[in-house]
Amino acid sequence: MKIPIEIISKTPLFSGLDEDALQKVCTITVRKEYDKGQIIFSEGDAGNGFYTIVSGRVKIFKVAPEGKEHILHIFGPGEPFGEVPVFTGRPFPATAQAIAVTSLLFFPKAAFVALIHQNPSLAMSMIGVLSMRLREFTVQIENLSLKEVPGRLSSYLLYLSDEQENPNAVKLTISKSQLASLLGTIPETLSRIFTKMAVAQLIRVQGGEIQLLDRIGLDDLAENGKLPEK
Amino acid sequence: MKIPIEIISKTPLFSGLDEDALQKVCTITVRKEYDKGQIIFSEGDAGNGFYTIVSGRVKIFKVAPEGKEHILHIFGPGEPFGEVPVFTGRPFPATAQAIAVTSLLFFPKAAFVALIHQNPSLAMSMIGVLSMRLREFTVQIENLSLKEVPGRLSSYLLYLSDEQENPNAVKLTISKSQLASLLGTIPETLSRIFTKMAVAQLIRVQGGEIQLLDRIGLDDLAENGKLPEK
DNA sequence: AGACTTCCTTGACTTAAGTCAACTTAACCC
DNA sequence: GGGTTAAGTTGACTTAAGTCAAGGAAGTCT
Repeated sequence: MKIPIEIISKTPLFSGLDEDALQKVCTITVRKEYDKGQIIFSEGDAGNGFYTIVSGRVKIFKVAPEGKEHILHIFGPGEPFGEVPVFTGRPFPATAQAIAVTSLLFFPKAAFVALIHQNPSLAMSMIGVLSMRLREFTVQIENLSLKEVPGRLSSYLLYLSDEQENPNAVKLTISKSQLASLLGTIPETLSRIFTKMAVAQLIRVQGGEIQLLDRIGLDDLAENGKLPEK
Repeated sequence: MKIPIEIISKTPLFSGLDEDALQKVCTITVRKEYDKGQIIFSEGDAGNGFYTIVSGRVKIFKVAPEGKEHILHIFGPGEPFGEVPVFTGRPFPATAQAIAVTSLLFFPKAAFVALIHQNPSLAMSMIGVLSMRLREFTVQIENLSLKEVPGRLSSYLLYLSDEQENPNAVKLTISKSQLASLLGTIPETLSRIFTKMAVAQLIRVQGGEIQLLDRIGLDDLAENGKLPEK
């Protein structure tokens, strides 16, 4: 199956490339399809290339021995993932799973590294992607160790509000169980926090729709990491 | 003050460069000296370049509003830090402080980016550094959300043991308070865990010297994240 | 050496969040 | 459209780890 150059040119990672370089990228690209629930790679696997998403959604997560999991990212169309092993020579540090029917582009390691060597602007794009992700992880670590669950949830809701460009309400794009895992907690706790925050008049929850009733209060909570006791 | 090319050639980031490229790096490098305790940059500052360490030690940390801090890294000679803002255009996500008398090399943003464009192998080195760091953060996040403090401590001790190439004992290279902060906990808790693990015959603690009495037990603890109840 | 600070440890108490279990709601599918 | 499965919620209980406070060790500086 031929890979249309249009798809590749739409992923931000390749946005700085000229026609010629894009053509070269096309020649090394492999298209892969996954069903909902299918594992793309597992922690510990050797990585012989990385992926970008054409359509669908992918979650990247770590599993504890007892089965509890922590979601590190949920990626959507245009986003690359699985690059780390390409450049470290070490196995995947986490597992990737399609959480919807998903179509991916796969870039084999050796060919891609060669491309980067020839193409400084591709190198810079990749450096930009990695740096941004490092920055996000820094925030995640801060959230986990310096904030309590209500603070993390507030941060997330405000982030979503920003993303969806709606200051008054957000729509969850993942299930509440997945959100719990993304925030480093469990569904029971998340559920209780939702009701607590609703009681405190910060939000109103209707299924996956959440109205932000008090942005100042939410900002405060996200900042201080704690629900102020009343 | 002239920057000796020998120092630059010794930092891993520049190890792949030829004489000519090294010379170019020299011309953009600025040497900076810091006293113990001095802040190098603060979270939120605009980053107009990054650093590598010639001698001394630097801690990178996040601060919670009430003053509690979480150490993300402690870097030593040869290691680069502060790169993220150079490539994301966003401010520093954390604060850097010298924890000893420290001598640094500073690389101004624009000049360094230009160098990367001209030098694919430098680009690859930088990609390698960032990828490795991403990998480490993945482990840190796993530790924080999936393991309890004893598990995190075990992981750290085993990592140190590996680093110091001594399977039976390790010497802490940072204070116990700093270690607590690095593990996402507080000194009181860390102290208690040390005694608990000593009682469980896993380790013996004498100041900063820690003997690893039961590596299998420690491995298990690091893996499962919990002290098995007796 | 003594006085200082900083680091570490220990005790008593509190609390956020996890566990286990039951029940409800919503989604899905012949 | 009822019946199965998954997702979400609520309650009672437990627990890891944080807070507050007080003492002890250890290194540092005149």
